[in-house]
Amino acid sequence: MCHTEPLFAVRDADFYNLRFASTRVMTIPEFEEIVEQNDQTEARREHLERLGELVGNVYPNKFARSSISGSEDTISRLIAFEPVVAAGAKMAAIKASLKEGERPPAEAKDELNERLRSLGTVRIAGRLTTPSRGNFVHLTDGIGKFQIYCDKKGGFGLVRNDGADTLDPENGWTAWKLIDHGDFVGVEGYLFVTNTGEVSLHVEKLQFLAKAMVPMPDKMHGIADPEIRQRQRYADLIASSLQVKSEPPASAGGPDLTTREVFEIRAKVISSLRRCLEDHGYIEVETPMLTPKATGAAAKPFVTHHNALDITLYARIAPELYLKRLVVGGFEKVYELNRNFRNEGISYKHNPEFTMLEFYCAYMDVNGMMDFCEQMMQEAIQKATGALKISYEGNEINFTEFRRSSMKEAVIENYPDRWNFFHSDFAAFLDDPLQANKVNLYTYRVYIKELESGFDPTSLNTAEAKENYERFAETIWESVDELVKIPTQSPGSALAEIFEMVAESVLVQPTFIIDYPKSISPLSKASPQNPQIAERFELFINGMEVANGFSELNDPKEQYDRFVDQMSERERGDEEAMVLDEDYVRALSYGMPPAAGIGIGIDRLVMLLTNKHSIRDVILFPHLRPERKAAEEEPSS
RNA sequence: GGUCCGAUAGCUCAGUCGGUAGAGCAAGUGGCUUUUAACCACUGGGUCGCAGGUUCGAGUCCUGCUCGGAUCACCA
Repeated sequence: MCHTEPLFAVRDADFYNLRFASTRVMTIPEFEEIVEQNDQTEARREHLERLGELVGNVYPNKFARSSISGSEDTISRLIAFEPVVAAGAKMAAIKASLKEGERPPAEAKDELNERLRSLGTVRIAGRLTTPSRGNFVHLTDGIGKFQIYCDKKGGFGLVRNDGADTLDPENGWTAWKLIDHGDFVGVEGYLFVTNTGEVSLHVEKLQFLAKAMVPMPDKMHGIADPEIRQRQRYADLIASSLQVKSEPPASAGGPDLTTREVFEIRAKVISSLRRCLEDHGYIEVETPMLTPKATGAAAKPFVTHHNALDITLYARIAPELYLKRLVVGGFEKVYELNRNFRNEGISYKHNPEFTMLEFYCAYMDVNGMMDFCEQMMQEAIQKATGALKISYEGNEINFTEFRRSSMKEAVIENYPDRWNFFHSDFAAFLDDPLQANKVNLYTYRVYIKELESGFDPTSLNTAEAKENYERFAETIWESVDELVKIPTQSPGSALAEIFEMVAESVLVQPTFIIDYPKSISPLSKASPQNPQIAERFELFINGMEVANGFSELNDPKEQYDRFVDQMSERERGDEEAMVLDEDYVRALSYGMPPAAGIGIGIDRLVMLLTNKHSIRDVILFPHLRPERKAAEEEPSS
């Protein structure tokens, strides 16, 4: 058989059926290019060959674990199994009564061993956490470690992987020496306790289960390179299960969580939030990820194309408007816990896809929602970490009570004195920071920029100097960074901007910021007391926005007007102004009960609870630039 | 995108003034076998991120690039 064209010369365009794809020919890399070859992998390959001669199939299909612990004996279950714990504790007590270097008395050990042996034959499986050179090694299931003992003198059998599990009584030790750090084995034997008090498994039968072809990470340091930790999360997880935990210095305030522990806490937080919502009668729903309109939040979307329908679709930036359609439809309490996508910057607190919990409750207002949010988060934090006070980057964060403060109060409270020389009537300035008299927000932005680069405001100690400065600010306005010049359309967004400049970063303890300007809250209901204020809050912890909620606007005509305002902002150049969703307006016209809703950023919450500085440390596979070898060229467009 | 920092053995890291490339772990061989980061002896292992430049000579100095981290701006 002869191919006139190379077998693997698939064109990307055909492969993906994308008319705009490049026509670059795909090249298939060699196995050796993907899995680096060196002296270490060569040794492992040789071991694997020799093992193959001893056991037959080196990648057998299964290993049946025993169930002495009541169900399948995973290593974690076995460690926590009561008789194992009791034997360990007994031995520890005996050891404590001994002098340094003294061995425990044989009778006491024998009695414990007899009891352990009476538990019966144990079969466990796992990955070797150390090289097999010694006769004591630990197996890990990714969480816990259990010690096994291979007795060279006494010998042990080798199970051949021939489908019938034939026992080779001779070659246990020979095979043992061919097993490498990181390989998977299954062992059968009985439990005993060592002189040092560790309950271990005495191996009677050894079965080879799978090979690690590449060397394991450093057992003391794990993987230090954050790039490898994130790109090859599997290696990072292995490293954290193999790593020898050393005692942290007392000053460090406890050990760092392993990668595995971080994601276990994440899972606990999520399951606790789900349980709490379900206990309160909420129902989980799934709304579209691919949407014809990117709306429900202010953000730039990812754009894609559906070939069959020949339409543009957007990865959703928020499920909000779909969830409220469901409230219209009669779901009084709904939630969705899933991914949102935003085509914006990547930073320590931003990933292009992030997990958001959104939920809506009919007949509730913003105050009820804050109460419920506080209670639910306290429950989740208590379950995940065992306490309501946590230590984050050196700050103690206390979740026992969440503060509430209006945006304006937060600005006044945190306003640095040295920023304040402009304003004889500061409160009036905050009511309308765009006012033309005295100083406007643009002058103000220049001033803040100046302060950041070391400008001393005390030099402006006379009225004349201030006026000169204001003129100066106007002249240098022309030369400042484009970003500084982004026009602000309303007093409300100006206040929000000042809030972000002066207050956001200092809100370390959990604080609900309330009384948001209506103009920047196009989906919120206005306050009955003040039509300029929305019944909206955001929750800040450690200077990070963690949640955003409000009394939902349910008047279809007003919602339409707010969308129209947003669209005119968009026309003026604000790319993030919200897009009009006609069907949503139609949905509201069927009648939506009064309701409150909230979105909670799960990744950020998990960052706080795991003391991680970067969102990438709490996302299993965060987005990174694709790997590219130096020799590879840019695909032609 | 701006600024600063980093890339050396499979892993974690040293490398002084520009002068033969180092350690621990891991690996190989032999020994030991109730150890706890096991131990003892010996051995192998390097395109110093990539490409240029300066120099008699570059891991080290200079320029550009790639990748990553921190930080600032947009953003949750």
